[in-house]
Amino acid sequence: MERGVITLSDLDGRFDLQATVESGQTYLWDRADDGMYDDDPALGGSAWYETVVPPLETVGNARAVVRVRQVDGRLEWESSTDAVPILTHLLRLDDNLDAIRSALPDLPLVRRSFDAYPGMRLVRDPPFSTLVSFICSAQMRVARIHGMQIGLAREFGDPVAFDGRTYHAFPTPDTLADATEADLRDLSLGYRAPYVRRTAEMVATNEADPADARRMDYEDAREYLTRFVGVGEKVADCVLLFSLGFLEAVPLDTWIRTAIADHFPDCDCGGYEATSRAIRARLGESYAGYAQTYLFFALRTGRVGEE
DNA sequence: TATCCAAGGTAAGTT
DNA sequence: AACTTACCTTGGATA
Repeated sequence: MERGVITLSDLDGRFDLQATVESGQTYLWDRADDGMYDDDPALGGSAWYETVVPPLETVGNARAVVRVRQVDGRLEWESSTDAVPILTHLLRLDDNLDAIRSALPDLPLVRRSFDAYPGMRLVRDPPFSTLVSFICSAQMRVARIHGMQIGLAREFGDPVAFDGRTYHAFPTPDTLADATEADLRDLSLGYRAPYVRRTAEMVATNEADPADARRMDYEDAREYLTRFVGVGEKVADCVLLFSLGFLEAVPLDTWIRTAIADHFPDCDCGGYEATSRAIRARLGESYAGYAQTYLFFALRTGRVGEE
């Protein structure tokens, strides 16, 4: 086992592990104390978070188990390999958060949302598991979306031994494609079960690959992702933002739609595409997705109210 | 204890 | 293109 420390004062801007991992962007980490989403920020302050990372083409690593916690201005990690490049990639430690904040529009709601979680960063999760996670997210609460991904890994993921324990990787496209709809319904995926199975099959047979969207222009990339079963414009935006690095993507979920109605009514253009363009312009094209995620998390946790 | 309701939406069918 | 409706499941609210 390797261990190490990342000194957070070396980063450009702050970092808040709990806010980043529990803000509803990623469902692939698990908290060792089983306290995910318990709605008490004090409890998760220094908890260990664990995940099994698949080979990442942008980092060039093999599969790895990573554990990390935040204590006194530093990130402590334990891993089957050097976790620094992996954590830097997954948690976007390479973002200049100070510059991003400066670039966000000076709107009261945006400012208050950022100040509620000033160290929250976006994530850069693996494409396939992000695709599956957000297919599962339809009409679901964050705690249950997380539970579904943990269940998928437990039932269908390869076991990985680390530090005397058995972890489970996220299932491969082939494995999920071979699962039956009934298998997936047993994990309480409900009507999402056939969506996940069909999408896994599309990836497994090379009919399409979510990573291919990375090379496209933003709106083309969103359109491309909607070919996967269970993926509409909102889920496509989530994959673009939380996995493929499109920081301008603004997933129009129920929270953001409410915020638009309450605070930016002129941006409500009816359809998804037109409203998306309007709110992106309002939040600033370059980091609109960062603003969206601050708004989403702060609204959902009641850190900023209506008005 | 029973019933109701909404949760990070999407697909399929109509107008 | 914009507008309905059905869809699984479950924890929490209400009666």
